[in-house]
Amino acid sequence: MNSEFTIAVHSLVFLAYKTDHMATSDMIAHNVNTHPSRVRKVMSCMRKSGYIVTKEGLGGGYMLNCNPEEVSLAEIYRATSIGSMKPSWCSGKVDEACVVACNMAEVMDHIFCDAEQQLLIYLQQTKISDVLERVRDAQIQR
Amino acid sequence: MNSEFTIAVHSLVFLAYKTDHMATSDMIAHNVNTHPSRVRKVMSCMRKSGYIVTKEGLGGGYMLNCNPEEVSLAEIYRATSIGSMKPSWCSGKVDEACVVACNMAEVMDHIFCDAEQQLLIYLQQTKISDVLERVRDAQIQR
DNA sequence: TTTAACTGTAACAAATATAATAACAGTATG
DNA sequence: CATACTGTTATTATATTTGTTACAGTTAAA
Repeated sequence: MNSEFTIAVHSLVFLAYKTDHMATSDMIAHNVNTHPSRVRKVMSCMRKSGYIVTKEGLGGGYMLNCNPEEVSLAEIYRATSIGSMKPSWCSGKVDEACVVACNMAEVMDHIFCDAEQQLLIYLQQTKISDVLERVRDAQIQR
Repeated sequence: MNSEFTIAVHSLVFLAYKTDHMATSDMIAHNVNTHPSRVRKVMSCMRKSGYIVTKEGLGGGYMLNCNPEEVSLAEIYRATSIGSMKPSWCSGKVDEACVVACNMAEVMDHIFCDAEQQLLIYLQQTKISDVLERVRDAQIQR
């Protein structure tokens, strides 16, 4: 799975965790442990989907624009990683005489698409707030 | 998802399709459209799981050793790709003071493991014989 | 008993994908 | 108008995936 999904989830959970629900790309990048530029790219995608709003210029940054209890990981997956389940490599060759060789890619493609739909159903169950809760639970277990 | 899974499924479907249920790595590689060496590596794994038997030497090759109606894609996934759902990259840092930063990796890890279990449940439904059937159906649609 | 056709495996090279970094235009604030 | 931000693209570095070669071991048949 695409790691932009991980960055998006982490960033939204971080914003949900902060009392003011705000942070700059530098702050998020430090928390996520990646480069601010990468955070900005992912957050740009989150903004386009409406989960956050951004404020440019001095004193700007990112602010949560959704209820963490209403946004599920499925929606974040759709925004960041849809289609990433299917491997880029595919087997067979369409112009082969063999039935298996020339139809396998299509059949596998269908299997991967269905699998991704199943994944979305599973991810639907977990909301941003649930992730934050689990993070807090994990802390207590230390 | 790992493409060894695709190669394994394609190879088993190809063996199931052949009337004698036998083929060499060269034949399979040509059908799958990859290198014989790669096929041998994946088939070696299939042999260890018991889905095929191999015969070395002249006139040797691979032979199906299971009922295609009983082996599901879940079993093949388990043999070839278990754990590949989780991205190798992970966010946060365990030694950070922030609760989110230091627990996020663990929480995401858990989410990916559960997601993989869900995937296995879905793959369980599809048997080698079903894939072959779909391949034949796809051919008819041409 | 030698040769040819096969698998098993490891090592290496090439191609591709991913992640980090740099650069800079645009924007808002004081 | 200087400063601190985002948005975006381009480039470089790193990791992963795939292809290829090589060769030892195995078996069957000439």
